[in-house]
Amino acid sequence: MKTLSERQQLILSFIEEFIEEHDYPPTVRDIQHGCGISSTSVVSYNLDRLKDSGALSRDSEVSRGLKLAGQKGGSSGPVSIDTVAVPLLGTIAAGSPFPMPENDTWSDLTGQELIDLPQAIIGTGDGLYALKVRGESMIDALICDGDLVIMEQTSTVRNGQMAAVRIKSDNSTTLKHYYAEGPRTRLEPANPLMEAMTFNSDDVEVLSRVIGIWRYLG
Amino acid sequence: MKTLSERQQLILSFIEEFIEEHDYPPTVRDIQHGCGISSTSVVSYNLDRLKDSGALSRDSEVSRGLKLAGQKGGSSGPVSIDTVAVPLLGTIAAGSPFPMPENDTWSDLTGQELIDLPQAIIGTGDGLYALKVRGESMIDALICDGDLVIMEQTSTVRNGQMAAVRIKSDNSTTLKHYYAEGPRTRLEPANPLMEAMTFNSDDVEVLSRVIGIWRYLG
DNA sequence: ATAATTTCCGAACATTAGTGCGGATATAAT
DNA sequence: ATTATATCCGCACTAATGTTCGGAAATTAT
Repeated sequence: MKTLSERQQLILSFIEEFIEEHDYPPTVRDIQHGCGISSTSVVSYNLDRLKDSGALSRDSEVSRGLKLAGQKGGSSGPVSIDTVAVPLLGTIAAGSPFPMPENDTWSDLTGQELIDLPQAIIGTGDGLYALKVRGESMIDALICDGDLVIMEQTSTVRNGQMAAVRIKSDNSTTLKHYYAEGPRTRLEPANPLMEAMTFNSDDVEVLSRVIGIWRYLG
Repeated sequence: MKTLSERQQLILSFIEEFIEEHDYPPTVRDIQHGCGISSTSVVSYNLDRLKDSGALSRDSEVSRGLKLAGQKGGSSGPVSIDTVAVPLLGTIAAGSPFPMPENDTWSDLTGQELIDLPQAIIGTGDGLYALKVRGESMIDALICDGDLVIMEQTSTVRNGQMAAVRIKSDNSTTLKHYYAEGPRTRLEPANPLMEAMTFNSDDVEVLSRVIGIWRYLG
């Protein structure tokens, strides 16, 4: 295989850095200016050379239609792991209002702390958020102070799943296993030693589903 | 701020899939056709909404200038993200012998199931391994059936840390907070509602330190 | 119901961005 | 030197692509 010219290597590394910075590939003109090339046609020419050499693939007539080789399905080297960033929206404590990703919180995500979780155990990460537990009010859910609760915002959970539910009549919120049983809804603590309680289904509002719990004892 | 409209969620997932497939973001018109929207302006409108909500960022006047929020950089080649693979060595259950990473186990990790954990919350990952909890025997440690316990193999823990300790006299193993107090050693359950117990320090052997606990309720 | 707000539509419009082409310049082989 | 090949240049051309705007339709608030 032919060795890449200096300019071609420069272009390659420029593309790499550009994607690193922007998360989308550069245009021909981005490359032109970034590499100090006088004409777009020269860039195009060298991109074709790079394509021939297999260093990248190029979708014709598509702006930014570049893809570095070995980006997908790569088989060699360290395994790349997809992670999902989940916003840490706040804390839950006994008595305090339950934080929800509604009320202008989502719009402020820029400044929010993000928790990285491995996609393999989390899934897509869509609609997920995290809450930090403060206090011992959730002992009966086997959750203690400092735990990180990963939640998915939804109002529908299947029986047996754990959810953040609000009891309207006494305006309290707890994490319980949820069982809809017609007109009555049974809420069961994670701790099997403790008693379940049932309420009128009208009195129970599902706020979020509990996806996972992370307790770090570093 | 309100929840994302159905169309906005559709657009979001379309972008996600498009990037997954092409490695570069879609154009407004890609989204238009992919989501069956009649006008580019509607796409533009909703993209702005999504931007407001923080779901994505958008570079104005830039083709394909989209970036999903919570998307880590990383583009070329096998990028090693800050995750640590931890071997799942087995299960713990009441009464069963406590699995330990033996010398030949570490070298023979090839066939082992690996658990990926984010480095940010795990640390270096050196000497770490995971155990799956079976049964309800660790309720008093606020650990339940199915939990994944991340452990570090060590025989020295600081006071207050949680550890897998073996009581030699009755050959049992539990997870407790560890407090060395001279000749006596106090073991305290994670559940503050339960009583601590003290033993002769000679009678207590530290097997591993508990780094974290992951409970997945997907 | 009525008004206010949000969302959608369609059709231009203005840049942005990829391509083509004639010719210049380099680099290497004969 | 002479030919052949690879690169480069500038410029024009066309396709791709984001934006704007008046108004309609749907939704929500009063």
